[in-house]
Amino acid sequence: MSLRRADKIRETLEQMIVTGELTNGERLDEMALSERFGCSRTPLREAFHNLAASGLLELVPHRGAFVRHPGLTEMVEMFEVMAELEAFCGRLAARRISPQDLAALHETVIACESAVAANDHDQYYIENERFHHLLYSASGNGFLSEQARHLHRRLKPFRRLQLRVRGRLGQSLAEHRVILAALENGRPDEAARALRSHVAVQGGKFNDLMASYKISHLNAGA
Amino acid sequence: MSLRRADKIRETLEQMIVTGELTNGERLDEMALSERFGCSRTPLREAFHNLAASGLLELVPHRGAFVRHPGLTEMVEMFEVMAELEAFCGRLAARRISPQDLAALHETVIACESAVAANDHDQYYIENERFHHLLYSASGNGFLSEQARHLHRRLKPFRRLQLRVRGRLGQSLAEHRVILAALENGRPDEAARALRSHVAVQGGKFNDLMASYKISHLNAGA
DNA sequence: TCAACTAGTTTTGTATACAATATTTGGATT
DNA sequence: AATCCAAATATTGTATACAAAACTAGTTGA
Repeated sequence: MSLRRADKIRETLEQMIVTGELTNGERLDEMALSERFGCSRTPLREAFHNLAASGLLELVPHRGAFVRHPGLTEMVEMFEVMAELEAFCGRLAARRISPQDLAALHETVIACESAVAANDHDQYYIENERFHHLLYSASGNGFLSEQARHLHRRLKPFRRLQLRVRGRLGQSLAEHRVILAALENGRPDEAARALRSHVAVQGGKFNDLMASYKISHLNAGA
Repeated sequence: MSLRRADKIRETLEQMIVTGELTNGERLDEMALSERFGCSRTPLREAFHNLAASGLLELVPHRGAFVRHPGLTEMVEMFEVMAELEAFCGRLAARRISPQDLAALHETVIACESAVAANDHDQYYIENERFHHLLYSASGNGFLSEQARHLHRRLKPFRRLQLRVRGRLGQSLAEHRVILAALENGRPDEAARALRSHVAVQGGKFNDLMASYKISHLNAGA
């Protein structure tokens, strides 16, 4: 289904959740929200189901819908899985990638270079996303690609905050270059290793993540 | 939400889809089904959304809900991802597993031995599932565990048919023993490798899978 | 004074009625 | 005769009305 109205509401609510406007554990009042959105409860309930499927809400029978912010633990867990999924994408892509996709990856790296030169975080963020999406497709496994996209999307707000850390852009770009080289040379293990460490939360990145987590939860109060 | 009624319908429809009672591409008529289930369209639509989230239905706006059987290609892709997820579970579990979980795994292997001795496929199926679920939990990564469970569940019908292949039970049991040994000895790489080949579709297993796929699609006509 | 039960209120789950969009069929025009 | 357009039909999406379940609060009993 997914009608126009319900979809719009879904996106809006998703934004409100990930930006922290809706705090963790908060119950979403169907009537209040329907009044706010100027619609009935029906599309809201649809949106609730979608969000629950994405893990952003918890639906308790006869109790209501509760905002479910990932705890710090769960976030680290998600990054752990993301790292492994991307590593697997890289392993497969190193063997299966097409010349077209390789060329497209090259382009994103060049675009990333421009973004770093201009210190344009937003632009880098966009090109970074293109890089990873291309990698997923290049795995040649449609199901894997879709799963990776899903998780990538779910980790979106945190990654965005992470990229704001000083110097992270340059480091990220350098890692992209290593990954691309591994793919060009058809080295599955190398690509997997590079991607795992590119995505994984370890060392200083853990502190950055914790900081961004706190920020996202400070916003929650506002 | 997920009320009693909608949940029941969801499960029923899921069964009808995976058993092939509902053929691929078939459109589900809300009114016809609501009459059949003796309810209104509302809980049906809820069930549709749940099933779509699981990938068993495709919801096209203003067109309806269509049954989405995984093609052979997609099935192989899903097994490919499943193998990697389980391998990762094993890698983590080899380092993190608790003595309690190890003991529980031991029990399932013993139960599997009984099932093989009695040539009881259903019993083996149950214990096999326990073994894998325990492994997921033992990874110590709750998110990973949940993802693995989801995919495992989705591959359920095909795995069940696979296990019916002659001699597969004994081989599976032997592989369980190898995996368990790797976990006991704290060998992450070994556990990962053993699990990958345990789950992966390769060699003769590919033919078995193709056969079970055909069977599941022959049923579809009936 | 505390606890347990019951009545009231609130809120979710379901049914039905209504509106909007897509498909289909019939006719008209080229 | 074929194609394109339009009206009719059917089906999805939304709103509202109704039923059931859970929480709350008040009262009664020990």
